Amino acid sequence: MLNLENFSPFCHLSEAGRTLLRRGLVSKECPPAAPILHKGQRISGAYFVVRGRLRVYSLAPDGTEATLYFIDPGETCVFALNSLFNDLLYPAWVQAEAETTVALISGLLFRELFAREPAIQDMTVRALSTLVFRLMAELEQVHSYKLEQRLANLLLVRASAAGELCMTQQQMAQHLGTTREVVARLLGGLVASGYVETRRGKTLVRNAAGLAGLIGKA
Amino acid sequence: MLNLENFSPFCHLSEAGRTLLRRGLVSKECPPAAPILHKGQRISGAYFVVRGRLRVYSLAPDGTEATLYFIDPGETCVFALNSLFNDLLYPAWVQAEAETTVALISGLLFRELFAREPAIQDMTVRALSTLVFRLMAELEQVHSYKLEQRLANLLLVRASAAGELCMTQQQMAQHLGTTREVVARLLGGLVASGYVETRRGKTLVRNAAGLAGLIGKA
DNA sequence: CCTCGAATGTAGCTTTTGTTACAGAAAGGG
DNA sequence: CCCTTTCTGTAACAAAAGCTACATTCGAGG
Repeated sequence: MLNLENFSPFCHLSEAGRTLLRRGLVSKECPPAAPILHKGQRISGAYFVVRGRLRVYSLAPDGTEATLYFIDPGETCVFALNSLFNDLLYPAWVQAEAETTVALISGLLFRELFAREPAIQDMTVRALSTLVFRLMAELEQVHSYKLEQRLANLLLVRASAAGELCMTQQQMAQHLGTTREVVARLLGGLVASGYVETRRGKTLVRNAAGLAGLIGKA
Repeated sequence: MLNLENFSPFCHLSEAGRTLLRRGLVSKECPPAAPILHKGQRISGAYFVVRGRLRVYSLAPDGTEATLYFIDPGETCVFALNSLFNDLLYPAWVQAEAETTVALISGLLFRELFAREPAIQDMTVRALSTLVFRLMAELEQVHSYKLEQRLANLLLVRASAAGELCMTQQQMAQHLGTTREVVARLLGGLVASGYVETRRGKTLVRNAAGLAGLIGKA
């Protein structure tokens, strides 16, 4: 049995809330690449990631994917929350990126917790808010910037402190909603400018300032 | 003094909540095209539209706009709610589309109402949820469909029951995040197919099924 | 009724992005 | 060590969307 009470919103629960939670919690182990939710699915509860990482993405009719966001440990799948409160169908796909542990709280239980626990209310609103901002930013990026700029942004934002981004070009392409060849072409340009170097399965940022400069100009 | 209590979430308030609300409510009249909020602005409270309509849009560095969504009477500006709870800066622009009355509830008051009034909690979560869905759908559209399909969708979704869409091509272009010329070209194609007719300031849908067909195919 | 401004129609050209089709290079398992 | 799989690099071509530059048309206000 996993201990959800270590996670921030749950350590401020009342005794009653804790009891409720312990009774209604289900844990689920997901191997890498396992499908978790699919579009149009009816949502049965709230999902919290305990370990690992989930990827939420949209899927075009032609099979092109685009990552919307990731859910890291301690976070919750907001779409599920969403569907829960609005009683709507799930609007995207979710897949485990790595070996992932998910805690499942039934919809009924979650609504009850929401009604009586300020910590849960707060967490819910905060999670929704954060997602709205992320989606907003993404949407703005998509129609304001060219792919090269979005790629530069991806490299800057997701690279480690050491300037390493461990993703294949295929993954980057999915993230940006484009194809591998285009990413290769653009990366080629960045390599030529001396801003990055490419390795198998990773890309090294050599000149972050240069990348940042690309984003700045219209 | 406007009467906010006629609007759905507010008619279920407790007596204490009502009193609080009456004390802290400020009303504001906005002429058409008046700027309401700008990007990066610090948010001072929650905005409810009582009359008229607000337009929320993003603005690219080069001046291209794209409408994110509208706020109709009875609805609230979720970005503002958002910024309120996360203490972030406002992420987009807002403008009055028509003569509009806005009710402003200070952040402090709103948080207090949120803490004690279930109706307000419910409304907040629901509003955020709805927005998440809209943004999701928009984002998916943007990278799954071509402009012609998105235009067809716009015509289908926003036309009146009689098949009239009263927008200039310029406005459609802004809505889709593109330019007038492109809209004119695409509309030209639709006219040639006999699906629509164009008039000054409006477009008439003549064959909704045809438009719908365009959206269906990849 | 006339004029002016706003809205629309059109054409050609450029840039960006997507597609197709391969070839070479790196990792990993047997 | 070899073979297979996955990842990467490239080039040419096609399609979509954006940009520039005008001509035209509609309608409201004088």
